[in-house]
Order: sequence, then C-alpha cells, then structure tokens
Amino acid sequence: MDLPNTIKSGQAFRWRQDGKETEAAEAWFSGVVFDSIVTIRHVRGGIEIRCATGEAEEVAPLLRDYLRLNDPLDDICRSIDLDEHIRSAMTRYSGMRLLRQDPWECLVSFICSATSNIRRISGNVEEMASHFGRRLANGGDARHAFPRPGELAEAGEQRLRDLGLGFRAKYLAPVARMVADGEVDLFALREADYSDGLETLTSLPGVGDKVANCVLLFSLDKLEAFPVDVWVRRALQEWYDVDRKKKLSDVDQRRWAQDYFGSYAGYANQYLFHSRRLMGR
DNA sequence: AGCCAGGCCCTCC
DNA sequence: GGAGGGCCTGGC
Repeated sequence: MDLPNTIKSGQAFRWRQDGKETEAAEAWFSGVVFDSIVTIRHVRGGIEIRCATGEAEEVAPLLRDYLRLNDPLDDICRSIDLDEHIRSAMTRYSGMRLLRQDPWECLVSFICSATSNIRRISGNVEEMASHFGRRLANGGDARHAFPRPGELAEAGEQRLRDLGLGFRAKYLAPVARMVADGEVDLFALREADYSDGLETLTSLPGVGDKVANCVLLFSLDKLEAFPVDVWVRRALQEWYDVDRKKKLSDVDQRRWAQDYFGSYAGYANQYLFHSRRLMGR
C-alpha cells in the first residue's frame, strides 16, 4: 500500500498531511471520513489509525473499505500490464490504490473541478464543509462533516458563489436540491451497472462524461470507468498515439481506453493520470 | 496585463 | 455532430 500517493493523487480533497517536514512515506494524514476526524499513516505491514472523534475500532473496517484494501491489486496490475508506459507508471507508484469515497461528496467535488485545480478544489470543498457542514469536535483544530445534500441545497446558489465557487455554483445548487429530494439515489448506483450509472449522472446539470466517470470510479465501484481529463488526454496522445488518424472526441478516447485496458481500466487511468500529471507542463 | 486552469453547456453550422 | 465561445475566480 502506497498511502501518500493514494491520498495525494487527486481523487479526494479533504486530506491534509500533518507536519510537512517528515518524509511523505511516514507522514500522518488527517481527513474527515464517515463524519469522523481520522488520522492515518502507513506503517510496516499496515495502516496505523488515530481517531480524534469516534472509536477507532468502529472506523477501522470502514477505512479498510474506503482504502479498497480488499482489491486484489497484484491481479489488477497484472491485468492492465499491457505496455511499457503503463508498466512504468505502475512501477513508479507501486501500491497506489483507488479510493471508495462517499458518492455525494465525490459528485460535489468533481462538479467543482471544472476549469480548476486540486488546490482550489480542496479549498472550495473545505469552505463548503466549514460553512454548511456539522462541526466535529476536535479541540482547537476544528473540522466539519461534509454538508448533506439538504444543507447545500438550503445554502443556495448565491451563498455558494460567495464562497468563491464561481459558475460551478449554478450546477451545485440544483444538483443538491435533486439529491435532497430523492430524485436521484446516488448510493443505488453502486448496484446499477456502469452504463446506467453513467446515464443517470450525466443527466445532472454540470455533470458530463468526465465528471460522471470520476464519480463512478472513485465512489461507485465502477472500476472500468475511465475519466478523460487534460492529463489523461496527454498521456493517451503521447504514449498511445490515440489521435493519430482522426481527432477522437473525449468520449471516443474513453471508449478506446476501456476497450484496451478492460474491466480494470480505472486503475490504469489512475496510474496514467498521476504519472503524467507529476511530469508537469 | 493577459492568459489559462482536472469541464460543461449552448449556439450555430 | 462538432467547432467555438462563455462562464467565476485565482495564480502566474
């Protein structure tokens, strides 16, 4: 398990590394999951947990689920080990895993990701939590639960704009209202298949193919999902020459990759994304 | 100072 | 059906 790269690979936005001075490999990370403030680090042979709120014994199995520790990573990596580029990325970030996040928080986070960046997304998400989420006791270092759909719906577009969310607020407000009213059942999509989930999610305002695939991959157990963003697009063009003949749309590039990598295309996506993004440009 | 960011949507052709 | 422009705000 590579905890630092898993936490810092742009899937989730509420984790903070405690004490930047220590090496990332041994660093503590604190986040808010399952309405608990949780601090974790990688230790030899496992994950060490400190629980500021709630019982560690209760959180441990949830965290195991969240970190997807039951995914057969060796088998998965073998199944997508199809060429030198993905192999190189898997070698460099060996042990990096997908997360299994809360679908609602994941949906909101990736609606916020449009023409943004990880730093700003994290700030937006944290601002929404601190303004509209329930305060979680933790002495001086207060953190807040991620706001429920109803809490965000009640906040409304203007107050979301006031937090600096920009045009994303005009999508977030109606989506929050729809989820709060039960027009869409995000958790039910865990039982649905990929294409049904994709259709449902892309029917929401502000949710296109890319954002929907992020939500499907990072929270709804659809490991064949393959979000195509600018970094993945660069990886596909530079390393796989996907565009060589005619220009392929993002959706066609996504379909190409899903066909090429197969049922664990989402893991391939994560390695390609992380690897290409850290190369910069 | 101006351009561009981890997209989406709408308008035109 | 797809190319092009607009959208908020912040950072370089």
